[in-house]
Amino acid sequence: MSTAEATRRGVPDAAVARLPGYLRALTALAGDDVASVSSEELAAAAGVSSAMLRKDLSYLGSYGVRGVGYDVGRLASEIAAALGLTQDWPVAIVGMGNLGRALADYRGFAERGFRVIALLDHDERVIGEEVAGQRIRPMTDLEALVRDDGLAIGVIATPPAGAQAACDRLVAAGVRSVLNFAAVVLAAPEDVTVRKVDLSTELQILAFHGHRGAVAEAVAP
Amino acid sequence: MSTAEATRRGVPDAAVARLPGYLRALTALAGDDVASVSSEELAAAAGVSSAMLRKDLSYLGSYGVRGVGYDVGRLASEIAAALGLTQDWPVAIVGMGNLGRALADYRGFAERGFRVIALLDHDERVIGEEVAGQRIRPMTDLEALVRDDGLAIGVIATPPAGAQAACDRLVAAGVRSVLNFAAVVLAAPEDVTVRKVDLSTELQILAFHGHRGAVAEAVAP
DNA sequence: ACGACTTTGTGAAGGAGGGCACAAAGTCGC
DNA sequence: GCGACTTTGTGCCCTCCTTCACAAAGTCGT
Repeated sequence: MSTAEATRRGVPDAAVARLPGYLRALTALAGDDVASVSSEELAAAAGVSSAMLRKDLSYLGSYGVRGVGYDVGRLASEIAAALGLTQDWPVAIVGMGNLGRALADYRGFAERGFRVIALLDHDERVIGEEVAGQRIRPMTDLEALVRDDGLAIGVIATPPAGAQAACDRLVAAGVRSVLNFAAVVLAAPEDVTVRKVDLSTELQILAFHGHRGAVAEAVAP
Repeated sequence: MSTAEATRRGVPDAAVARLPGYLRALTALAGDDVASVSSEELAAAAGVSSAMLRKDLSYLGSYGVRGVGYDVGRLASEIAAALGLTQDWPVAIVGMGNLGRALADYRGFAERGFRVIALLDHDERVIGEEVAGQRIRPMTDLEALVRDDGLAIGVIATPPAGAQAACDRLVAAGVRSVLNFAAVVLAAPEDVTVRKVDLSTELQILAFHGHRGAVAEAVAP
């Protein structure tokens, strides 16, 4: 089964979401000069069960050797290929407030071929300012960035009120992958993938569990 | 059904994860002086189906009126209560690098009763420095923070290599809710809730979808 | 007071995903 | 070369969600 075939047939979303974790564990192993790894070991490193790991990997193809395990380098390549990490992914950050500037400074982007090629804001007062070695540019540059630089991923770091407008601009310019840090639900066409990262939501979920633990304790100690 | 009862019986995790979204939509409605809302409208605002919304709310109790809808204020209170947001949640941020400082500056915390009561780092060279109006404190303050200030939630913003140690310290001090921004899988006792926020993982998932779209297009245009 | 209408709450069906367990497939010692 | 051993890949089951569809329950106009 070729990578293209495997990619075309549906890999379950839940499995896709775990692949980056496997890739990271494999990269760490490769750094320690480990050549081969069993599903049991890799699963432990990635924090999942070995059965789940094997099933997830089976969606990509059959890259293990029975009785031995997986070749670390090979498997890392295959996962990277399945995720589409063989190419560079130009990224633009929209919204240069506190969060946007922190993201621009963040070195985690470069790690896997994600290159921040532009910092954008619609406020004329910050356009031209320099952040993390780049000039802040106006939103009107978007079309050119998609056309000339292959911009593919937009990161929304605007205040909630401006997020939908920012998303609309990105989509209109042809961006089809959006990472939304604003605390709002974004509407977008079906062929656009929108993912949300929300600190406040995460904290509230933690509060539920903390709260729940306390209640359960009080009721049945 | 009382709130305590509803909370004790399991609310599915998937439903809990959506409650903050409902709460935010309700807060927005309340801000526009909307008094009542139907499941259809609220579901649209929160980006889910109305059937799912009604089922999720039914786990908390029966707070709607048939033929009319939900009272915005009442429902917001009930959800906040279910999430445990009637109390304050003291938060400590561990790791005062780029990310930790950005988080310390971030105003999203205060929004829902989450108070950043301490900024911690194990590096003596930054201890004492002032960030966002607070002095950076040593990790050894943890026990006192839990005992005296009710510290309940730890946010890990250390480099990957230090994240497990930071988590262990938090757990040892009695913190049972951890939000992990480091790109590693944390091991923790079962009664500790750990959630992970990882920019790099999110980007890789977006890359998969962008990549996949392109492959599908090339194969079957 | 009553009937038409609206909207909730929920049983039941359908689907996706995780875990178990084992046959298949390969390695390694002798 | 062969048998014992290890580890993968996967069929099957089971659980948890999501969606559907509708009876129950309430409102509102007359």
